Amino acid sequence: MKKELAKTYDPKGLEDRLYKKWEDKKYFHAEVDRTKKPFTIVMPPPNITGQLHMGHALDNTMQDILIRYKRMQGYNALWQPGTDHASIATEVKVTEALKEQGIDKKELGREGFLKKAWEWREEYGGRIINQLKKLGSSADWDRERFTMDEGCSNAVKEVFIKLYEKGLIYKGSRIINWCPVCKTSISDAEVEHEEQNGFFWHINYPVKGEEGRFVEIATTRPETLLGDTAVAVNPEDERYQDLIGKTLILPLVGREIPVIADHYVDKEFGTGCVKITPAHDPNDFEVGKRHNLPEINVMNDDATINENGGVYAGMDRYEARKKIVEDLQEQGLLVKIQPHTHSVGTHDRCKTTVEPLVKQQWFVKMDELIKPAVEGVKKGEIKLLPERMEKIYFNWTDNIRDWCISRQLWWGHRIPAYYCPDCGEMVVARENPGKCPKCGCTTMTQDEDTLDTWFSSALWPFSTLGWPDQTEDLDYFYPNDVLVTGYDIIFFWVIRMIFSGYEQMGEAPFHTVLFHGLVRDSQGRKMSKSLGNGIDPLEVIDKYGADALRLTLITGNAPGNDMRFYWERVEASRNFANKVWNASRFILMNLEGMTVTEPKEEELEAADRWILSKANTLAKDVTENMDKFELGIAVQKVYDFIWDEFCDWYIEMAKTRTSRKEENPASANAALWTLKIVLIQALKLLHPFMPFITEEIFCTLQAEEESPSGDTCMPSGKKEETIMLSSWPVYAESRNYPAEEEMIETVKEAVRAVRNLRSEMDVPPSKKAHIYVVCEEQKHAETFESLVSTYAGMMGAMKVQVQRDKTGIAGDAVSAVTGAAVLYIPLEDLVDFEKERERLTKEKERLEKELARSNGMLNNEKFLSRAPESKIQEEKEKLAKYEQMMAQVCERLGQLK
RNA sequence: GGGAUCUUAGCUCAGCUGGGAGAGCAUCUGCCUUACAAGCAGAGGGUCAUAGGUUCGAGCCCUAUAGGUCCCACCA
Repeated sequence: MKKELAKTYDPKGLEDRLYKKWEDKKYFHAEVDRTKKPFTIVMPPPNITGQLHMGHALDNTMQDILIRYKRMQGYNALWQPGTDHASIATEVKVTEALKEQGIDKKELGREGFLKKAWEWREEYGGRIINQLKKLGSSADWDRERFTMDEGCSNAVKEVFIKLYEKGLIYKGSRIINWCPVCKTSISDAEVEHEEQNGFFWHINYPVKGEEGRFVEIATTRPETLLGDTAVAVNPEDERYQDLIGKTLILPLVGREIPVIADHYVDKEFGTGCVKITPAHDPNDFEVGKRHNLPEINVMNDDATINENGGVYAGMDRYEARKKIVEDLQEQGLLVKIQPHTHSVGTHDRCKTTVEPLVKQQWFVKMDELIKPAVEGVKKGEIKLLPERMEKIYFNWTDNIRDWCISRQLWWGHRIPAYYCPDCGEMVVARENPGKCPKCGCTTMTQDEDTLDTWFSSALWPFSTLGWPDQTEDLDYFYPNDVLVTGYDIIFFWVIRMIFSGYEQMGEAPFHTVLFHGLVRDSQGRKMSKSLGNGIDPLEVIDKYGADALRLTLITGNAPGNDMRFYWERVEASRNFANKVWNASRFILMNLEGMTVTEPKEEELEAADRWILSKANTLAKDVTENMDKFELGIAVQKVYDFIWDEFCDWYIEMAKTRTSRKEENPASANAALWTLKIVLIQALKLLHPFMPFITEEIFCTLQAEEESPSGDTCMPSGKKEETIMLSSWPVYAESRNYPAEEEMIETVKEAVRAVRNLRSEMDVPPSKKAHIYVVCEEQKHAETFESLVSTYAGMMGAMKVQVQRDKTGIAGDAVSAVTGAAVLYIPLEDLVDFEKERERLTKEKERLEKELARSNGMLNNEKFLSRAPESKIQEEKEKLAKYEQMMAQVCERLGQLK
């Protein structure tokens, strides 16, 4: 049974075929197995409203790489997937969809709306999952969860009740951020601050009983004047000492308000007098609390002025602002208007300017909860990578404020609090208690609000494993190992998972957080729908394949940094895939009809040992990089090895042997075996990054073997049906061949020198030459002598002659000097002596520079006395080499005169 | 206001704990050498933002400056 590979790599069809095989065979599925060590990653649950974008593609590629790597290393690797109900995002989307059908959300009512939302989820919730599959994600889809499924909902209730009973969740009337468009409260984390050009309106407030005396205040929001309940000055401010305690008449409203003294006021800023609106400003709210000021809410939920605003009632906040300014001007109370830029809070989802409002909401008390989360990171129980993320983390934890968790939305986890309509009693419980414990009334109703969507995501690392039930899964797979996510959700999600993990499970939810940056467009702009500059990962997959996309996303950028995405880079990745494909094709072609057996140690030639040694070191290096989460560096090393070492050198060296199978079967066998072994090793190292192409080739290689016994030259000694469950390469001392590495490097240098010489002297490749290799040292002469057949072809030589001196070489031969040899090509009439002189002079100049550098170091006594011995020795060897090369070059120049 | 980060070849970016400046793309030259023209071989191209400092030695460490990006922050 032979399988042929197409001439160019075409990922179409192949990817879906292989993915289906993996799924059918349940390769992604993990079950508790106490004989193996677990390795767990939870997938950041994408929103059910979501469509795969480059951020997801990067995030999931990184996770898939880690999972596949660990799985190959023999870990019981669980990648736990799922989706997020995304309360507000989904509610907005469903509402819009309904509107298009002419259905009004309010008319539909809560139950009706939720029914529609669930229908929506049924229809679209799986869309992004299918898109993630296109990427090659090896998540355990059998375990797919949803933040609003029964288990997760139980976890949410459990946590809410536990925290409530500990007094860590409370309900209170506090100032919160209100979105007048979404008509819900939002948390501090959801507010984006944005510098806006506005104005400073200076307004005179008349002092009661002192005709003609005013207090001038400055405000950026004149409409809030309607809710003023005081004016504050700094108690140290000499200018206003006599005002403290006096009463002012609030313009337009006529309310009498006191002048109070509070250190919150900055003497230097504005006029030094601040209007205090406790119901509409977070600072004023605090001041109001300190001074027992009334809170007068002047706004409705849609940010229009309410009945407390008198004649302005019914106006929108900006309309009211305009009218108030006009009215003040009319009354002569407007002193001046100054342009002023200030930061305005906007809702991250809809960009509406948020309105601080005092409302009854539910909060999580943070000061105690956050402590273990801070300690955990400080003690290194959790490592944030790159490390600088820790500063950002601590900056947030140090200034943490209570978390407003109630939302005036329908789609989400409804707050498990029940109220008695008669006596007002509140009960927090899993189910409706049915009967009021206080008055016995039987019509208890549930709180109307739902929870912040992040409340459930915070529990994701353990709720997905069955918590609050003490499941086997939980016991075995928790804590998770690594969390991979974008730095943009550190506050929303990462921090909340960490303190939730410590609080509920008593330990950190994971030991490492690997942050990545944003994928930007080719000009460095954020990819966004409104700009229309986003590149659809599915389009990239369709055109170039998932492997090319994955490689592109993982290379060419430092951990945690943003990256630019452009098509040329995808093409380069695709080209690499094609390179791998064709190298494999070549090897398969040569293996056809052959029975390859493991060669005896002495049958391995220098080139074989060299590449085996290189592949061996590669396995070690790549593993080290993987363990340090340096995925980009790891794959770059595999890339360089495959392309620069394996393809450009080893395959070329092996060609002479594989083409002479009959003449020297043992040598051919050794070469074929080495080609195959090294290819397999490289494919394995590449597999986590490029799963599809590596699987396809791997399987083809297996199928190609026809041994009836099932024996194979696979490292495992048996046929394997998939690369993804094969063993990750391990460094083996027995495959370390330093001597052969040195020999081949020597030869490579000579080949390069000859190629360079031919190119510079315009000797066409078709012109086969007689090449003399002159080595002063016996050791090198032996190397060149023994490896003639390996390198002759690459030099374009028809004959190679290795000797210890220049006997018999024509004086007009051109030459190339390397550290180990001088290579001569007698070309008589082809030689342009002027050109040769130029070339040698250039070489001489280069060597002069090297010698100057080397001598400079070695003549520096401080270098000799303070640098490490190994460094000095290294430099001495270099100097010797350059001196020798210099001598050769000078001699050649002398001959040309 | 506080903090992070960046400034390296024409472009986009690597460069791990300080020890002779790299990749991809682009450019130039020559090759259809039977795995690959999505390729092969060769070449050119950089006072590593600026100024100081530490060091035998700095792209890398320290300080300052300039410019860019981002995050956080209650100055009305």
